[in-house]
Amino acid sequence: MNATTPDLTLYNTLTRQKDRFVPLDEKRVTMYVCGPTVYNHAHIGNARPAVAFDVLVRVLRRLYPQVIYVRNITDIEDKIIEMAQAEGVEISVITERYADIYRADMGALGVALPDVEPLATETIPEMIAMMERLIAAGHAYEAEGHVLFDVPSFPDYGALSRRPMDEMIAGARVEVAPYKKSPGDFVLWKPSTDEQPGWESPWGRGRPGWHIECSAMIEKHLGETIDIHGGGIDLQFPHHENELAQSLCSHEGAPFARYWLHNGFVNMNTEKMSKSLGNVLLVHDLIEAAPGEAIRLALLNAHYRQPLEWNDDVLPQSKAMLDRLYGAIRKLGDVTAVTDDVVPDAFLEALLDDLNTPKALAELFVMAKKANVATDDGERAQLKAALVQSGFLLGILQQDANSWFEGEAAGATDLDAAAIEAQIEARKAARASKDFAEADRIRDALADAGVLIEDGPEGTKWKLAG
RNA sequence: GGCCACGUGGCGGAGUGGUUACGCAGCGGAUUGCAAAUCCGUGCACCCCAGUUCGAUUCUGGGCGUGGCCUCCA
Repeated sequence: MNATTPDLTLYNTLTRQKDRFVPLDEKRVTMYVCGPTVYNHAHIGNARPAVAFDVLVRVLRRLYPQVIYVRNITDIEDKIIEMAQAEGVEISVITERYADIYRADMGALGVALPDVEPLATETIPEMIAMMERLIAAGHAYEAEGHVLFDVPSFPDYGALSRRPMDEMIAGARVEVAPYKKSPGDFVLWKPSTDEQPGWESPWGRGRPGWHIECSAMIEKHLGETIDIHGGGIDLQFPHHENELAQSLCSHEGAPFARYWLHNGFVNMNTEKMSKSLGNVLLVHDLIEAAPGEAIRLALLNAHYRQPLEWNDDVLPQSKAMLDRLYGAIRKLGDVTAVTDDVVPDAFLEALLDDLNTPKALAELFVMAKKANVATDDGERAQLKAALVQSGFLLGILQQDANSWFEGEAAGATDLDAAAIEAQIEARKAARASKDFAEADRIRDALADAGVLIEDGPEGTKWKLAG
């Protein structure tokens, strides 16, 4: 990062403002994001944090020599158990199935795997150790085979979500199990029946509650204090509040996450996405209908903290945006991109300003415009590099431009590339002999087959209709 | 009920106390054999009501609407 590069600022839920990001150790930046509970397919809303924080990691890697990104997989949970029992299989059958699907779906969106992808079931000893420390420190207690966090023992509880404890209790919707000392206490460990999966512990055979796993995995892989903790806004309370309490209290008050980031929701036609409304869009289905890159761009077209409106127009629009960007790159096909770092300042500044991806995209279109009018090959080589390098930070524009136009919609036509080229040659001959009726007939026939023709100074190009 | 976000043109979506966001779609023109792509130009906006201000979409208050959390859901 040179002297003219502005600082990265991130909106920190802890402080409710944009804070300048200063890592604890600039040689080793640590980041944790809450991953999926693997018992079903991921929907487009689940994909949002994966994509948003994937961009953040790309930006961080540009700024710092080492970034360790951990995203967990929750593979022990009651809904998983129910599904396994319904199918009569071990929970690992369920969790491995959906974890594989999750990785594949996110991969289709250009989301790179995290550096570490820990499983809750592989972190049980660390969870038990943490609970023992919490009990020893007076922040947790055992009751009827459960281990519960003693919320009143931690006066700062509620600081992240800004919820005073007494107020929450007044909400009166908190489950008040008889073994709880206080209504707000939450479960760290609970007993398992013989039919339920469980692990031996000092409190009998049981299984972990939800929140403890993240605390334990962070401690195990990243240490007591991490730089960035991310997740969906819905996790702010109670999940993250509880993580914070557990980690702080088991580490003698050492700071937990220094920057808390939360992404907004995806709305469907201005209403929420829910199974009962039947408007849940699964990533698994979307990638059959549209290029993963277009889905990714749709998610990046809005700022990650804002609500994102999804409707039937969103994907076609995103695809059209990519057509324009790739179209500009394709026009630069005759020059070789320079290898210097030429990411424009305006583009980078947008991303450094709390990941303003819509602004960054606008800058990308500025580059495309310049590329479309540029005549100097030196400038064009620069712009080609700028487009691709900037696109890399967003996780787009990394494929060959012709591949985008000719290959992305594979399946939209029965013709193969050779057949298309042959038709184009035939049309070229017809045009050369001024037989425009025949030329148009060929073009229309190709169009009917889903192939669109573009004549240019360097010959005829084609693309598959979206 | 409590707490918290958001409400921008046909659609998605930035941003700002007074100046073009950007993209998609539309319209006009250039270019093209005709198209497409590209370029040039262009129409369309800031939920409602008060207040602060010389001036508010941008600040304050109220209202309405949508959404989130408070029930181990991104």
